[in-house]
Amino acid sequence: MTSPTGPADTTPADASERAYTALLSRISAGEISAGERLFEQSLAEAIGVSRTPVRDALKRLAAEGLVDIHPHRGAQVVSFTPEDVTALYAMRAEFEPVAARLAVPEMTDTDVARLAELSARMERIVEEGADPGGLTTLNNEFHAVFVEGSGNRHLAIALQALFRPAVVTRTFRQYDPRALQRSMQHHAELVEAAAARDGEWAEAVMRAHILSARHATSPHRDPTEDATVRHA
Amino acid sequence: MTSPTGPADTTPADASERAYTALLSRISAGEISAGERLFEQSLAEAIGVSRTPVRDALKRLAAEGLVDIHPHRGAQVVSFTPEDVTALYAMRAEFEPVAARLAVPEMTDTDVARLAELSARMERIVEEGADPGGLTTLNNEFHAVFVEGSGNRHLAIALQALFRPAVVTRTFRQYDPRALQRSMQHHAELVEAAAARDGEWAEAVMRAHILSARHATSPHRDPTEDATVRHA
DNA sequence: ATCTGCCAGATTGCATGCAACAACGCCCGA
DNA sequence: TCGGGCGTTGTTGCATGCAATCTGGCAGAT
Repeated sequence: MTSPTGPADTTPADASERAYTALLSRISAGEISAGERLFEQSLAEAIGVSRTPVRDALKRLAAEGLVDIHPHRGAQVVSFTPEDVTALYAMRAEFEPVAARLAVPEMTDTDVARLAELSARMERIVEEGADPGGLTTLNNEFHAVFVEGSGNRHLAIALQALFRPAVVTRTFRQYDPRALQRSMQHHAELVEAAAARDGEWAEAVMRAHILSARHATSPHRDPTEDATVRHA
Repeated sequence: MTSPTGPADTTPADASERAYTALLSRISAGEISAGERLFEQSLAEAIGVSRTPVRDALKRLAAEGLVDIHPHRGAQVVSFTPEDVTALYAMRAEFEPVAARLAVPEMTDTDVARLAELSARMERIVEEGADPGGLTTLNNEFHAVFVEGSGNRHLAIALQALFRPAVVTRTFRQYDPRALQRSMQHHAELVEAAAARDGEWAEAVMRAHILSARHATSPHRDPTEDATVRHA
């Protein structure tokens, strides 16, 4: 979709799309902290467009559950309580494996190739110890392939809405190396399952993937100070 | 002179909200046939607002999967192929029961009461042989309670996106009396399961509900079947 | 001193004007 | 007659101006 990500900011995309991607990347990169208020005017100036496309982008993000909009009071990034995160993982653990099972048999070879590519790129980043923030984007694309590969537009829309909020949690920042490694192995196994068009296999791996991620994120929030919460 | 809709149009809602509800009701009522193109200007005049809130509403509907928007080419109501409908039911059969299981234990008494009320109202409409079109709205609200009753905002957003498109199919029009009756019985049983806070029970009933609906709608596809509800 | 009411600043929501793009039909040439 | 290129028309997308609303602070009364 997004053409060669050139270094120059020559964005052939429309202003609305630009505003959306800009906001999405800033939110997922953590530049905008949760709960922070988003002002249309300043965002418009920062992105280089008018207020209208910014408004569109904010509404779109609100529809996806990434920002909250209160009438006449503006928008702010959603703030996740720990309970929210728990519930989110519970939902993903239920739904995303099913989505994978439904999608995998319908995937094209192109989809599988894209999965393999994304998986490889993520693995390279991990090996190089580069910024985990970039992982989040790739990971989202990876999961998006499962969703869009189903060839069902409505499944895609619904599940995007379900998985996008995970962006905000900036999962990988909190991963320890072992958990990160395991996550990458899951990705690789998912590629194989997809290549084999084995829905049940993909479902099982995906479930393990989500539950493992839940375990990796929830328990330790601050390793230096935390003596109370330990692996039970 | 701007509101020919009626004397009771106490519209405290903002223009954007009004545009959204107006479009949604027109689509669900079938006034706008699938595939029909939606012009911002004419819609704005018909609703009595400017183009801006209409644009907002269209984008919102697009995010929910009810309309398609092609850049610079406008919006049109999504057209469902029979395969789309099949896929949609397959997805609902997978996801909505799980959603019910997750939601029911978290429901408040108010939620249960609302379910009971909606169920009763639907049953009354069926008994009176009134317009099944009104059923669609109530049915959507009924299912929405399960989704919103989970107390999880993200679950709600995601599943709304999944279930809203069903609006377009205008399901009940095609139900024969026996299927309609059974659907109502399912609703009643769902109310009981919710009242008992029995998630597994609700899940099972919901699955039967969806699969039964799939069977009731898919078999006879009659393109020439028109509105003209036979109530007299 | 605390609380209530009001005023001012700021921000959102809506309306409208203008430019860009796409679809359609026409004219011209082969 | 048929195909290709081009102008025209209509619609969307974006920018900006204005009014309605909300927030915060200050003055005055109790």
